[in-house]
Amino acid sequence: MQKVLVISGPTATGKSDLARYLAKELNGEIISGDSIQVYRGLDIGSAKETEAEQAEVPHHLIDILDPQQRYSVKDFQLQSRRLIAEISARGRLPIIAGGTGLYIRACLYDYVFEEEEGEDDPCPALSNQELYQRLQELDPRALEKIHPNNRKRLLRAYNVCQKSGMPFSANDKAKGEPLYDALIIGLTMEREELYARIDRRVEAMAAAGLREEIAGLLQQGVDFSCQSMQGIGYKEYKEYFSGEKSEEECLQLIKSHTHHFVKRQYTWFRHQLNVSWHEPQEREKIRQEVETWLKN
RNA sequence: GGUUCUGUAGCUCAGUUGGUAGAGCACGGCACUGAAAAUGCCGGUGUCGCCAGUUCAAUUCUGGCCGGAACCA
Repeated sequence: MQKVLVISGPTATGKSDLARYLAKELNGEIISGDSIQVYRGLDIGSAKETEAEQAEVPHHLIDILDPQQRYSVKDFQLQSRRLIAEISARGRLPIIAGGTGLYIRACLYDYVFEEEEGEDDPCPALSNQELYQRLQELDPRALEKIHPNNRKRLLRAYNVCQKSGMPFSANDKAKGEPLYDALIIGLTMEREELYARIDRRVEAMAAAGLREEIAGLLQQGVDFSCQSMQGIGYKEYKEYFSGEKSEEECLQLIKSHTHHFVKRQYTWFRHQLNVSWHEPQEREKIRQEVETWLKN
């Protein structure tokens, strides 16, 4: 099996720095595993590495889309797998670095995404309850995994049933088998310390011109309904630009949303990925673990 | 110094006509196959300022003490 090194963990733990270091030390190339950094122009709020940092070692799947474009886990799966093959063929080590847990899992494991046409219908006329009732007939098995309040999942299941004529749960063919020999390094630290780091980073983003970055995007015709603008650090500014909130309030919300996000990331990593956890300062120990894994 | 108000969760506060308490925020946990930085779900936070009195029973009533606020001097 091809070897893939993964550097993951919650936001603001120093994944990019570690990945860059290991890429240089171990002849690697970095594949970003991040759902927001794919977008050009979303630099400050997505904590993208600087151009100089990116130039130190090959990076992939950063700045590949305009902010108006859509992107999905299926796109990532296809592109990341192709890149893994290419990088390996060059005799180099593919390193996925990022915190989008679903993307990483969909790349590494045998997730299957069928061909689909068109976008899902948001079914504005159907209430959650009605969707739930229809799914009870169409695909009761899918409902075992979907809470009745979770409109997005209900819609997704309903749309797949409509489009394909097959139950949504039939899509769930994966056996949970890994496709690669992957070592997943997770960066972690005390929660309190991480939250303090995040709060400082948000202030630093503001000082670096987050507001101006968003204003520029809006001027280019990007608006807050775009998928790219659903990211933390961007969506909160909607109410600033509509005059409903002060910038201070927006920054507070960004901090709070990032804290919540960290909790969800931990839940995913703990249960969906087999992570070897380390503190960011344990670089040499991590490097040794990676080198040992590379030899086997 | 006097008068009035006030002290309940980490914070802001609600409440108990006496049977040891609840909201929001914060915090913790969980789910997850096409928006995932998304979308949902669950959870408890506690010497009810301290000491005494009345009472079967006090966070609730009474008294004292301590802390805070406002006004008066």
